[in-house]
Amino acid sequence: MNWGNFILTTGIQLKDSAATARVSEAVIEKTARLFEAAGEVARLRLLVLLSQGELSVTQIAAATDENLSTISQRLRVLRTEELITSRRDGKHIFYRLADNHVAELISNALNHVSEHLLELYG
Amino acid sequence: MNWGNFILTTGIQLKDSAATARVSEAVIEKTARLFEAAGEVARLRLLVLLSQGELSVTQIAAATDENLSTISQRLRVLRTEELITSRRDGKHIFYRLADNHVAELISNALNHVSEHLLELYG
DNA sequence: ACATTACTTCATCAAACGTTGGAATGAGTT
DNA sequence: AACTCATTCCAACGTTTGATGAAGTAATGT
Repeated sequence: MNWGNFILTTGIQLKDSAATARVSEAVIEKTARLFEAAGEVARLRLLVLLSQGELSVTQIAAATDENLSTISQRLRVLRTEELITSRRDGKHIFYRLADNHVAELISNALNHVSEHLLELYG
Repeated sequence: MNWGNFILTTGIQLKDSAATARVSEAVIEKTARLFEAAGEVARLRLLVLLSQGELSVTQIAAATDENLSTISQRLRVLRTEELITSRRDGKHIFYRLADNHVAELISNALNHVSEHLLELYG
């Protein structure tokens, strides 16, 4: 695999299923921002909500009983990190998860935590 | 909306092969804290470093050229969210990723971002 | 027992973050 | 064009977070 401009200076390596690949600083930084964006209860709740299907800001506001402005700000953070995308349909802008990778990532994390909690309180 | 009994219907299969699973508020909160803990460059770098194998605090300090106290604080955050575990061996305390789930979660996220960056610049 | 190594915790402070209301913008409708 | 309705931007505020050095703890060495 050609890592182009993203060759690490730190020598940190990641176990890949087949080969061992280098993890570039750029990848780490972007991944950290992705985690950070998903790392707030309100935003993660939003992601979980959107994992069901697309919704407009108004619908989200109705569903969550929160300030429209607040929701918009959260959506902006998630959109900036490319966790969600939007499309306009008439007056409304509909948001949804960016792709299946994102959906799986969230699903995996939730499952991991669920299992962990079940072990403790099951 | 009743978040406590929120039903996730993503079409993504959650662990027990059911197409629909409940995502409790507790799970979302813990998952958010997990993401948050991993959502800082320095801490994620630490996780990536530890994905290679266990290291003592001194070894980490040597590898990263950072304040011992700073590293200890970062490790505490990661330990609190159960992303890493530690064991003492004589004078040294060795840290490593908590389990394979954690390793996979990080690996998946890094791979996802890598692919995304390659699409843009590769 | 005392010193030393290897960490961890504490206290402080600046920087970053999330929420909020109101103003501003954008997109469709009449 | 004027008028909505939907959404985003802005500025202010309070809260949280991370880095730092100093003090504290635990295990080993002399």
